[in-house]
Amino acid sequence: MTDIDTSPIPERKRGSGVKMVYDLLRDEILDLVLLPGSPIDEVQLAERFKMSRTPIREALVRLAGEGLIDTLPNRSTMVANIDFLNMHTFFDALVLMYRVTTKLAAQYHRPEDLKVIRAHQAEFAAAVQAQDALAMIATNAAFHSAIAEAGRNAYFTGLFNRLLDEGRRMLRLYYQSYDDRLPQRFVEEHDDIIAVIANRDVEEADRLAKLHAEQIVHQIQKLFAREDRLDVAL
Amino acid sequence: MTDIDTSPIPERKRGSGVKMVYDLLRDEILDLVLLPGSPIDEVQLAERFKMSRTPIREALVRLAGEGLIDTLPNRSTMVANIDFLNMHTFFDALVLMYRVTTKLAAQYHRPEDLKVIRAHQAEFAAAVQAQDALAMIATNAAFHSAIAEAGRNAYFTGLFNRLLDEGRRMLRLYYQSYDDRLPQRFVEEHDDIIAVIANRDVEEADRLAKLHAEQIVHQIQKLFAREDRLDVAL
DNA sequence: TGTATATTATTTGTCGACAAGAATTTTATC
DNA sequence: GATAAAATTCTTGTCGACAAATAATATACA
Repeated sequence: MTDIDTSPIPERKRGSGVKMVYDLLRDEILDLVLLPGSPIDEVQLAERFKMSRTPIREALVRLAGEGLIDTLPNRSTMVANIDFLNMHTFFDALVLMYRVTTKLAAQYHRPEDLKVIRAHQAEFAAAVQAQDALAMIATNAAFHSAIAEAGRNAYFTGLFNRLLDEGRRMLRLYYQSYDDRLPQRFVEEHDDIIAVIANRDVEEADRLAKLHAEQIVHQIQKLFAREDRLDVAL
Repeated sequence: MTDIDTSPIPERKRGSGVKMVYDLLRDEILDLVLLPGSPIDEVQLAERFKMSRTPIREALVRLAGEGLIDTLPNRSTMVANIDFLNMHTFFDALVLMYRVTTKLAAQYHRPEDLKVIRAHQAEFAAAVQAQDALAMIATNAAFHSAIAEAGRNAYFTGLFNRLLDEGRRMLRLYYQSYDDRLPQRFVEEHDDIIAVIANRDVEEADRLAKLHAEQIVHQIQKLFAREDRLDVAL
């Protein structure tokens, strides 16, 4: 017998479904393709990915575990809102994690870590050069995440990556309307940080990381202050 | 027609199933009723709780998200092992979280927080008095968790609670064979910490928390050292 | 016309069944 | 008797269907 239709659908492998949905939804949430507060429909997703609701639900449970979506029992589930009221707790945590991960990187990094870090820094510099705000956000996060990895503390990298994700979401929210650009200064600060890590200067790593983090926090706060004024005007 | 069997099973409410399984498995893992590395059978759990595998699986996905169980795709799932090799990363994170949460508690606590904290301290003191090692572990964790709550930073409390859970698991592992007792000294240190929090003395809170944390870490390390010697003897 | 109740529709949580992978056992071959 | 291949058992991942909970709509009544 002759097979006419050899299954035009990609024919996913068993178990790959959840990961695919998880990764894609995660990206769409962090890239603000799915805006905070927007509803998530299981059935719709099931149709879109051509699979049953079961793997979709598993992906959603995972995302809920990371705080990226909120689930009201027996009711709707939606993209997690950004908590502007407790923003300062976010900043506190971010600054501390910048400091501790950079310190640990200075202590525990291996030669190959520096290569990865420098590569991310090159991408960040390129993004700044090109004045591509969205790329800046992404590459900056990747740069600091790589530093944290070099510190080799899974507890810290876990929290830090979560904070970087949340920060990415917040920044995108504002860079969508304002095509402001992060200053060249950040590129230089990154270079300095790489240098002290390479020198294994833990004290100086802490100091620079603190300065850099506060610099970034300040930048974000300025952004929000401007937006606040706009909100009042509306 | 006469109904003979009027459903003797509690008749759970819709949606309560997953939470029940999640909570119970979580407790059993943290209390070492389920030992690290022991396999988890979905079908068995489904029979035990008299429900289908679907809600069981959801609970397992959540536990996996918190790192309490490990899942090999298409293969078995088991209680997460304790990572003795990277123990120092655990201690680093624990000490830092002790410090930062205590500091924030000194800054941001409200009067009612102190009541809760003092209540937990009373329970801890009672456990020490009764030389109930297991109770000490639990009440000590609750005490510090309450302090962290008073600091009102969800990012920190999230990581800290996770660390406390992991610590509870490690300690139980050893207090099962050794009925050693944490010294009375910890009770006094707790009292001192409560005092500086009440005084809103942030600097001193940091200092005491650091000392206390290092004290506890030292205690745990002593325990492990003793056990290590035993392992060699086997 | 506005409010309360009943009806319908939508969506979520749970179930039993089935199929794909992996582990285990059995059979075949040297 | 040891190794390789085949068959079987077992466990997991996925599916379609159904029922409970909620939301939306229609109806009744003042």
